[in-house]
Amino acid sequence: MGVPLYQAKAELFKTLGHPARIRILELLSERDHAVHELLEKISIEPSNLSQQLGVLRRTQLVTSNRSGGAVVYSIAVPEVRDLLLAGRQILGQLAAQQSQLSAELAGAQESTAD
Amino acid sequence: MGVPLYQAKAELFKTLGHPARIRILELLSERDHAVHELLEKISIEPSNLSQQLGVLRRTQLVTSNRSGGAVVYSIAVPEVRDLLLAGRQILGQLAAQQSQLSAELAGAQESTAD
DNA sequence: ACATGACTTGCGAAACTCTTCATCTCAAGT
DNA sequence: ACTTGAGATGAAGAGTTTCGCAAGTCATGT
Repeated sequence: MGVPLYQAKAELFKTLGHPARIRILELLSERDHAVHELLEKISIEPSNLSQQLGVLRRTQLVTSNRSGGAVVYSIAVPEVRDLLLAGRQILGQLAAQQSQLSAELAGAQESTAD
Repeated sequence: MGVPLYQAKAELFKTLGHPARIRILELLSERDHAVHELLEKISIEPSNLSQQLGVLRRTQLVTSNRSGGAVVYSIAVPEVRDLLLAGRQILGQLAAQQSQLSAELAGAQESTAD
């Protein structure tokens, strides 16, 4: 099949590795959005938004269709929601470990308090 | 709280956006590995491996402890497995859509064939 | 036909990432 | 004390990404 699996996977994650692209996917996983709607909710230049949409389109994570004057984007692969959720989970876990660590540092002599 | 959530999320995904780092996490999610064990299974230069481990360590996804001569790495956040799994899922979905597309192109006049 | 709003595309400068090389630390063996 | 194997770290060059600007397309209203 050519491309090693782990490389394809790395590329998928790299695609998600940009704040604007994350926001786009989160908004689209709620409902379809026209570009100008995304533009209202994400504060970047139109051309920048368009570039990021292009990246997501090329990796087939989203699709676009023109509806009159506007171009409407949708999530192409529903499983993206799971991925975003798993990301949120990890971030939460990481934050929890951080605060546990600082609590331990603060009350260093306490034995697994309360 | 400073850093916007979507930015933290982007950074998390960016961390996973590298083939060597993906392989490391997949190996570690099976079991702990010493650096020289990882080195046998992933073919990159030792110093490169060390750099990638450094990246994972800095984002707190893995932890290391020295065991005599060797340094052993472990997954710090078990939820990483879910994230990798979700990635695999999406890749599968994407591949399925690709092959469905080419099938449709091949038998263009067939109506949702066989 | 022309203007307008909604997007997209090409381009270049700045910022960032990857990989390798040389150097360094740490622990165990002699 | 010296050597050796196992890793980490810093720095430099190549390569890739990102962002804003200017210019371009496409459909709708006048």
